[in-house]
Amino acid sequence: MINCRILKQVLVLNKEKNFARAALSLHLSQPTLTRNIQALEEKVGYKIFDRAPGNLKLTNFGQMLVRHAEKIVSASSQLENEIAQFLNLQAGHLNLGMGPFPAETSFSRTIGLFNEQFSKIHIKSTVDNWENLHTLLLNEKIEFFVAETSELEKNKYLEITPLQSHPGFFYCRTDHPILEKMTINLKDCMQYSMILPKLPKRFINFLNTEISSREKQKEYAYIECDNVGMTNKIVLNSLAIGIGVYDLVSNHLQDKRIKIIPFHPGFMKTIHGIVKLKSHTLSPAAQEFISILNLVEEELCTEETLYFSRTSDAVSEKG
Amino acid sequence: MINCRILKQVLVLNKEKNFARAALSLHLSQPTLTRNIQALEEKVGYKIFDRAPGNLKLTNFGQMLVRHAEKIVSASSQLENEIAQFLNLQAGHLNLGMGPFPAETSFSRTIGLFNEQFSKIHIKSTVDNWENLHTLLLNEKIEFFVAETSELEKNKYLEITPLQSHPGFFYCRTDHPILEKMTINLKDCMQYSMILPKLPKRFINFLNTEISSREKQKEYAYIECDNVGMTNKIVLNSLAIGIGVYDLVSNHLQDKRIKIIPFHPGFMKTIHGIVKLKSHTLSPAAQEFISILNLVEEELCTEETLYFSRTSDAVSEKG
DNA sequence: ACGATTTACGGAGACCGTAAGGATT
DNA sequence: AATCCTTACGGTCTCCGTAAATCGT
Repeated sequence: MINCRILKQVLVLNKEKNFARAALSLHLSQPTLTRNIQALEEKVGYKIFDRAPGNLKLTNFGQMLVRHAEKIVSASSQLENEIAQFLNLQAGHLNLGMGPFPAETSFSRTIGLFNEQFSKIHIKSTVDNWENLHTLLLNEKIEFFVAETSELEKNKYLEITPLQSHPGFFYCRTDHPILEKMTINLKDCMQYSMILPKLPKRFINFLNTEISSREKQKEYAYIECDNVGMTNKIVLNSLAIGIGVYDLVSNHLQDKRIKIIPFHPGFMKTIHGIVKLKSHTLSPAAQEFISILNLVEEELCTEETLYFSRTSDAVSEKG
Repeated sequence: MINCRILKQVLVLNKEKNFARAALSLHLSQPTLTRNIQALEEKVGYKIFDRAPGNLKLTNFGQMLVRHAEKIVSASSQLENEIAQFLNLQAGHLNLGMGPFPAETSFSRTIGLFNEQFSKIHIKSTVDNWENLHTLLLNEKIEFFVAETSELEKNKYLEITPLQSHPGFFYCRTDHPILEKMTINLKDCMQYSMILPKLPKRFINFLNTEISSREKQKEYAYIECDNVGMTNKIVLNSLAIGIGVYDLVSNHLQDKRIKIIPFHPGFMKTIHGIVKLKSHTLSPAAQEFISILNLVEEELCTEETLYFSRTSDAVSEKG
């Protein structure tokens, strides 16, 4: 197998028609170039250049060799360009998935930042619940996803990097009658329609322990909705109660159009993580995305902590 | 510049999906393959394979790399094939030139032998006088030629390899009246029409010294003809006298349809050589052709010597 | 004598194979 | 235990640069 480097040297030498200039252009010493060409000539068993002072030219054989060398060297430098692009994230695709909460909190911010920095990367984002995302991941439709991980942690094919947990809460309109009560518990909340995304078992289990089987049979309103925007609108326009985290509703909180219901059971926090296949190396784009995501997450935590420390919306626990 | 050998290794490994098998197929030890792949991954700054026992697969990056590697490796092995062909003379062109005498003596035999051995080489032969051949050579229309070299030897751009000299002679029909004379000189010959190819100066000079200026002004018949076949036919059908060497007329000599005129001045011998540009390396085909040519020349000399030693057609000297 | 190319020498790095060391099943 | 991959070590070969020699004008 002929080394690509030496072919490049042949091409440059043929263009320059002079060992010294070619060597300079190739960042080689001139004797080195001579020896390399000689070695190649010896290796292939035939003269490539006819040397005459000031009149260097290709032999018949050399012409043939140069024709091929041009192809090879060009393909090779194309590869190197693409490697550089790949590593510099100047091209490529990034398919990723996210649960509904990450989608409207950290991901929307991260995608914005990532796109500013690497505008040539085509991002395809899929918002779905953790179960469907898991399927997409196994089928390699997405490189990784961020979602509730409480039910995935035992899976041996997955590699899960936990994210900072965010406190969750119920929220409602500012003028909601439930807020008039001194203390509020789950049953109080359940007097009203609740708008919930697909819930993890740990949540369902909680409901099951808190509510007697008789009460369970009583029909209580329950709107399943994975879409945060919709949830917010419903909450604003009805007595329904939503569930969320700070960043999902921060605008409405600051507008004072909604309020956090002061009922904070310990389980109400996100257990989110970055989920990828153990066997699969992330693309540089994905790695970069994740590092931006981590910065965004940190920022979110700071904002969140700041908000809760300045308001009476204390939460039971955090982290 | 990424080494082509390692790209090949990536391709084989990707096909085999197993380091041990790939290493075997590549005639490498298995740890060496591991290290080479690792080194490449480190060099390009990114993982190429995701390794899992029994489940080796390409990363995104690896897929991109393999796409390019296939192009490069394929171009490279194409080159190596063509080099092998070139050196084995399994393809290519051979443009060569020759004077009229070599054309019908050694060259016709050599071309036959060469073509038997290297039937895929396309031969283009040009028959012309040494002057026109010289021009063709300078313009690189031919790689080399064989012809009279007495007037080219001083040329510093040429490299001339002399060939064995052949004795030249005048010849005529067996029943030609000139043969009745006891001794024959130039003037006797010049009583008849002479059929001559383009003559070198050394020949002209001889004529000039032998013939007085008065005699020169007398018009003597002189047919310029570079074509040996034509010359023979004219000699057979007239009293014209031809000039030639043994192999040109050996058939007619053996048929006893012509005879050599017993007049052998010392200068009448070929001064032929292989002529090429000093600056130009001969193609392998040309080199092979020349080595066959040399064998043929040796054979011709043997036949020639044998003939002259068995007949009364003694010649004055031999080169 | 001068410009261009080649040879000679010593050292740095690439690459190989053997042997031993994990890891996963 | 078996299979597959990786690490460690020591030796060879390639390739480099500097310095000196050779070639052709």
